Amino acid sequence: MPEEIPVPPWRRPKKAPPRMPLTQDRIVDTALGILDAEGLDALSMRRLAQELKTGHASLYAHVGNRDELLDLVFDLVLTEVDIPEPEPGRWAEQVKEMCRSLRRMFLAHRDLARIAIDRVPLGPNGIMGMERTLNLLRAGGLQDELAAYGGDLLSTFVTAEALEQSSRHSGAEQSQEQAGMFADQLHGYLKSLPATQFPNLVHLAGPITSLDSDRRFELGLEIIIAGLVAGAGADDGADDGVRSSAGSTPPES
Amino acid sequence: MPEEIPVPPWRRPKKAPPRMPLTQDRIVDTALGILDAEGLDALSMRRLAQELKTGHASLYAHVGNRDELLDLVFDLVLTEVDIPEPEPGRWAEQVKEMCRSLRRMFLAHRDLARIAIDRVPLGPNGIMGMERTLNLLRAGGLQDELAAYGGDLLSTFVTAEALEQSSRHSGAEQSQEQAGMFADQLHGYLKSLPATQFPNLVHLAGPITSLDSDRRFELGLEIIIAGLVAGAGADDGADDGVRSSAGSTPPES
DNA sequence: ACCTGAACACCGTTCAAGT
DNA sequence: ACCTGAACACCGTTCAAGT
Repeated sequence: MPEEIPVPPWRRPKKAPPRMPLTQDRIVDTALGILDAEGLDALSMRRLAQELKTGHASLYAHVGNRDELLDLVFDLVLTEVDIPEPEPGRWAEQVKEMCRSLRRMFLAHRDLARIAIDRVPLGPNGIMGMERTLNLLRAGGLQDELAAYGGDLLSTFVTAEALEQSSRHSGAEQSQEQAGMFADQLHGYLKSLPATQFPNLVHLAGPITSLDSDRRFELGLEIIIAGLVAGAGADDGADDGVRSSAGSTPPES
Repeated sequence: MPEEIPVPPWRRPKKAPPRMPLTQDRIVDTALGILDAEGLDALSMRRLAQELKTGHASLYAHVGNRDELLDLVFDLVLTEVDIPEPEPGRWAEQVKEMCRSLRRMFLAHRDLARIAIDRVPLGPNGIMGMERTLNLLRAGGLQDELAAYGGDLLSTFVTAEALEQSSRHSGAEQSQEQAGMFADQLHGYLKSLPATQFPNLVHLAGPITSLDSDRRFELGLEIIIAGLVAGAGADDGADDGVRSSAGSTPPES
């Protein structure tokens, strides 16, 4: 290929304007960059405009408002989530893999769980993700209603767990030590409670404070998947989709 | 009873100052009132001070900052939640009753789910609630780790479900019609997708959009409780606390 | 000891005016 | 058509000064 002929400097301002044009993609990319580096509170329209070397009012030509911007950022990162094609005999494991991939995405982007928690992902990537999620869940034999709701429940769970993990070390900057510090303090506090009034908290102070984020996540995943499986075969009789559990009494009616 | 002798007006300013003194309780009560009536975004320190007929800077003598105020509001409403004493043979039903009571609390206070979602309830009423929750969960035979985490999982679920229900009709003011409108629109949109690319969304457009909040809540509750029950008996062998589900492959290691 | 006014350093959004 | 400056109507928090 022939090399590009250098443009004479005196006409450069016209051909290549010093600022590349503002586009929605550039705005959303930059927003994600600020989010990763400085968190949601730092992501103001003014800060974003400054990063893009433009006036903050200019952004409104491309994004509507801040909330819509966050919708776009959320949909963008959804490309990072892997949702497997169903393979026979690996259903539960594949559901876990999907949830772990979603979790990894959250942990890779500071404060993204805060953005996701009260948003329904209806952007192009969100819709694509829903389709693939439903495809996987139905491959496990879940009836329609359970498949439709199961995806919601799983993603809500993953988001909430990521939110709680990130908010744990949000007070200060340290990520792991701070979490441990807090757990130790809480453990001491729980142990110090009067055992007559709080026998369960005193007894369970250990388990309550020793569960780390990974363990909590895997435990919750097991519980929800077990619950879905328990409901999967219940096409017979019950109008419920989930079989009544051991330990429950018959319905009062 | 003798009637009160009227105080001469010229000395009233001294005995009964026109403003009752600012206390933390009065601040928190008033904050909850604003929340119920106008929502979280309206609850600013300035708006709150105005309601209390004082300067906004005065609040900081009693509450630290806005975040701490929200902690206090959250702990206050926790008094409204009923957590039953365990009764034999009614475990699953009692767990449901507890979750429904928590949900009712959320639905009674606008935007409270937004406050609760990233907060660990460590105020006096929160601690009390944890103790009673653990007491109930353990009565169902849940091992320590599962009891400790199960309470968290259930309350996260209830909070997230309340959050999603309240954010559904947050765009406008209507509460029920708006939700139905949105569901109808979404249903039409999903049905209109190309069936070759989105077979599952097209097929499940009905179940996805027809699940109302109550149904979603009861369904999720069933799933989680079934999952907890499935793990309850698994003391034997597995280091997991939850038995591996049907459909899963053996662990890779 | 408790409360206040004023100030500081920010926000999101709109809109007339420019190029 | 796209971008800008200036303005509007707000924020949470701090702090010296008052009573």
